[in-house]
Amino acid sequence: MSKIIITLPDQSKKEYESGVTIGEIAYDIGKRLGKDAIAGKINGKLVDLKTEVCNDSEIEIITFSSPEGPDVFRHTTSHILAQAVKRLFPEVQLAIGPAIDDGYYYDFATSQPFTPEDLEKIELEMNEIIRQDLPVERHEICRADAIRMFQEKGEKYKLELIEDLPEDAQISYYTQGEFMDLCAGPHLPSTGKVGAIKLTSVAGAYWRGDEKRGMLQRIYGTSFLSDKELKDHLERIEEAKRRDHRKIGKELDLFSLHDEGPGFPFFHPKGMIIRNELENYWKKEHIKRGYQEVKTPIALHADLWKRSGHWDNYRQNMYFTEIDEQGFAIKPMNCPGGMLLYKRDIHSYRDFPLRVGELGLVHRHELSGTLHGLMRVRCFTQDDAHIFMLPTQIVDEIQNVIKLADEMYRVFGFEYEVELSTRPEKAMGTQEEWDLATSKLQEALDSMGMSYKINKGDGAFYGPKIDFHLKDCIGRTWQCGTIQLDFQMPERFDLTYIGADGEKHRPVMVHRTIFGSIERFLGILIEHFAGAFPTWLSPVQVRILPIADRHVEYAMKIKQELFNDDIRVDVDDRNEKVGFKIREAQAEKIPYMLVVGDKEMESGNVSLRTREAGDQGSISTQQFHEMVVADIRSKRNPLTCNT
RNA sequence: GCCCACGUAGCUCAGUCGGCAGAGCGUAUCCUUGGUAAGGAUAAGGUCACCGGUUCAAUCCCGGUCGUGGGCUCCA
Repeated sequence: MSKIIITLPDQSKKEYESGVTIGEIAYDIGKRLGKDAIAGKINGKLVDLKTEVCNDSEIEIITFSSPEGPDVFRHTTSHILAQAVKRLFPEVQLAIGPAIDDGYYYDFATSQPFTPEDLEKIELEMNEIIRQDLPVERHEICRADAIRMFQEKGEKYKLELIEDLPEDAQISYYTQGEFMDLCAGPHLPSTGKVGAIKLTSVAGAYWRGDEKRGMLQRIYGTSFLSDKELKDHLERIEEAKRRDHRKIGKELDLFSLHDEGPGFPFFHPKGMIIRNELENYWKKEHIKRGYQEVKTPIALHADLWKRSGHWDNYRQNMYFTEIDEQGFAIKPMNCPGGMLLYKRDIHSYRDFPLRVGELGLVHRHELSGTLHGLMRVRCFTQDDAHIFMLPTQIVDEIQNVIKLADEMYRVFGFEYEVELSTRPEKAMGTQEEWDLATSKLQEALDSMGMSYKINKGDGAFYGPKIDFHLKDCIGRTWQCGTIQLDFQMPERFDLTYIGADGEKHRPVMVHRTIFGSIERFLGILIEHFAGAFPTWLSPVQVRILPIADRHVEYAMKIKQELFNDDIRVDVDDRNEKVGFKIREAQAEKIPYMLVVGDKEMESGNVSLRTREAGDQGSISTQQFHEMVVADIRSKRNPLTCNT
């Protein structure tokens, strides 16, 4: 009989009989580490604690605190959820129930939807199962037996899953008490190991994500080792709610949505100030980098969209209208208009790369259920640009765009993730073209040493793309910037340039955005700063608070001085006390407040109060003036990202 | 688009197991001229999302439409 030798964390070696399970070894290791072993990895693959170890196995032990740990105990919690549902509603069929970020869900096929009261009952039953501390056991059977077993139980979704597995597959299932579930594992050793649980919501979800298949009832929940961790988690969710751009947008009077225009946001004067600042900044940065700016029309003839491929590939997202008995479409993208502009002139290779920017208003008929504040709307302004170039310029030019995006995101203090999306199922062009385009994007990223994730099949219908996902203060990510290589549009529109040889050639084209859409970017900014914008973006930068009526004239004089320097300043001359005015200015997140009364009028100073630091004492008007101008010019970020 | 929940004053929300609709904030007017996060008084404000049904009577019960929220799918 062969022996298995394992090196323990303290470098001591221990010998085991063959047939030892990873659980037995984990127990020894766990004892030494003072931690609970909940699962193990053999050769990098998560396995159950009952899996046998061979001599050449590379073993890793998963504890509650290791990165995979939460997945394991949340997966077990999802089984506890399913068990509780089965106890209360025996007729319900089980679909799937994985661990997800921060929690888990389980999909059920039911005749009646779950009510909030049902959730409460299920939660109580789950706590009962945890209290019973049922051992979780792994079993393996062959595929045929598994099919027989789940047929008997009448679990048709489970059957479908098994039938998709290869003929010779060993099928694992798990039991805890009276409950059993098809599952690859791994799981906690017993249900009592789960700490605090909470069911968060119930929602509909399609079986296997396919809208043509049935709609299932999905219960979402989360679980943590301790009540404290659960409490912290729920507090983070509360913080996200406090930062919700829809709430802050209303409170700060930035924008609104109306029943009369679902998904078509209205921008209020204060929201427009931020928009305009963003757009002006965008224009400045682009002019610096050799971009020209154009504006193309919103409605264009249907023939153009047939030619561009949007008719065939994007029609279900487009709005149409009729002008003089001719079909027109409202543009969902800016490119076809840009193509027409390009074709007006004969272009020389000497003019390349030709960078043409457009803050273009596009309309897309998004499904009603997907609309979300400013993040997902039906009309939005893309900070678009089309770059025409020689094939040899692709890598350089894409790097230029990546650098521009990096610089602009940095100004706002954003961290971001990069993704590369490849050919989708519905796509124009040949595989070779796609491979070439994709490899160019990859080359640009690789040579800059960027780390990125590959999203297979997620590209646009005309080309592969690099996406920038911005991370907000509390770690959520949103897709904003995109760089899309397009070999199709130039072909379809027969774009040409005159090369050094005097002959016509086909240019390469890139579509790109940095903000993505002004609307979404503003939404993210609101949440990122929780409404406390850096001074350069603040709708009101300075508010002057006269103490009594006799100080208003002095306040107006200071206001005029600042106003002459394009500082956004107002005077709160309402008949209220200073305390009240400060309270309101603070709620409006105005960066600077100036209190003026008898003392200030006499000395010619102002009393400064800042949004972040409160009372700052007396300062000369001149000094304050210079301070604000410098602050605005620096685009400095406030220190609000500390959650 | 699909599943679930929701829709009451400008805002945040009570409320009516079917019988004249409520608070706080905000707004207006008046008093107060006050020194760093809410001074006081008075008043105006609602077809209870919309359309239909049941009923002596509907904001409430039922059906539909629209919208919003959380998900699915999709996406900047």
